[in-house]
Amino acid sequence: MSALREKILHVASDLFHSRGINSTGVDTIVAVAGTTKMTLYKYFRSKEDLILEVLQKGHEDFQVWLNERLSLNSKQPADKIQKLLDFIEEWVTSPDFRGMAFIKASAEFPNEESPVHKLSAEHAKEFRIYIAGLAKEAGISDSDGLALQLSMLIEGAMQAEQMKRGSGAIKYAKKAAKILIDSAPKKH
Amino acid sequence: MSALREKILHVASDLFHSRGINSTGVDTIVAVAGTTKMTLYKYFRSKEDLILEVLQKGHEDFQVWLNERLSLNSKQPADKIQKLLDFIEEWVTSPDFRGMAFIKASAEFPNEESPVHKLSAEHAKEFRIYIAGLAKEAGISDSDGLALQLSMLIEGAMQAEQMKRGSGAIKYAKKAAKILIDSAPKKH
DNA sequence: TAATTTATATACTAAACAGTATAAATTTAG
DNA sequence: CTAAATTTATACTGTTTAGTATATAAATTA
Repeated sequence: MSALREKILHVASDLFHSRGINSTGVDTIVAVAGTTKMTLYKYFRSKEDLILEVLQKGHEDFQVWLNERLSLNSKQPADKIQKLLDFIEEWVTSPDFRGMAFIKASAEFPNEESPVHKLSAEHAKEFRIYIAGLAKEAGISDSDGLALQLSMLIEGAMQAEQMKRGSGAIKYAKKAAKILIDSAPKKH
Repeated sequence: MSALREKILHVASDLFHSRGINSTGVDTIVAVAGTTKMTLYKYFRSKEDLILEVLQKGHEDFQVWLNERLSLNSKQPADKIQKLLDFIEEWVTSPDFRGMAFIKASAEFPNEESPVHKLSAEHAKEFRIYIAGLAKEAGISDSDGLALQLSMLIEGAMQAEQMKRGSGAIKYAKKAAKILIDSAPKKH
């Protein structure tokens, strides 16, 4: 639980988002974090290890944030899927949004054998599984199918918003999501 | 119209897709293309210029291919928007599909002032405008809105397919697109 | 054949890259 | 206060990076 370790993770996350992962050297990271390479390599075996931890932490933080937000604001479990896009919008339009980490990482590490690519694919899958859980709670028959559709829409919206801030893409994503949810067959 | 120039563009496009743009050095490009750096720098002022040309050519080729495909297979203009996803599927499931170039490029060049990022954003915009044209021909009232929704869905599907080949995501994207198109209000 | 363009081979610069060695300084614990 | 652990400063290795200089070889054109 070193404060310096947290600082390095935070600074690395910032720089990876603003400059790209491969364009950010460890020298830059330690300079901005106000430490040295020796310390960085005491906490992380390699730059790749640092990348993996940054991705993992970002993913967990996002999932926890989203889950808390949904749990606190939904009276009934079936409401969650309807409110999902509201919180995605909140996240995407917040000033410190800079894109979906696993999308960017998989673009920079296209090789499917790369550990970074593998972890990114895992996070994308976990995100879909999470949405499928919400769809199932709402009684949707093909919950996996709807989850896949919503995740494509959400990732596309994030892509649009990352490419041009304030594009308003998320507004239309919300409308589309509502149509898809409402027209999805339910059980019974 | 040098054959060597074309070769360099083609090889660079391949390597950018399979290894990433920033991870591909000009030394690798010339080695694979079977030429030398002197020749590369005779045709392209810098690596950035080469990247921009690769992106531009890929974008034009895709747009031309899609437009031809749609024009040849649609009896009426209103059919095009319905068949759009069929040809996107054909493209995405073809063996040499390796992701949407402008999505990957914008991830590697996140700085909005970067020429590569700017060109990527332009291509994304042109793609949306093209779809909006199809929607307008089909008599959709909010053609821009539907185009934005479909482009988000398509880019999300490509993202899913790029991350894991054969994911079948495009099948569900097609279903979602049909629902969105059919439920979009038309003029008159 | 002679002149001109085009491509090659090779070697180079200067910077950035990931990662390491060594030793001094600082902080923490007993 | 002393001993141990942590952090820092600095300098280094060896590789890769984009881009250039020079001179030779090959192909094209006149």
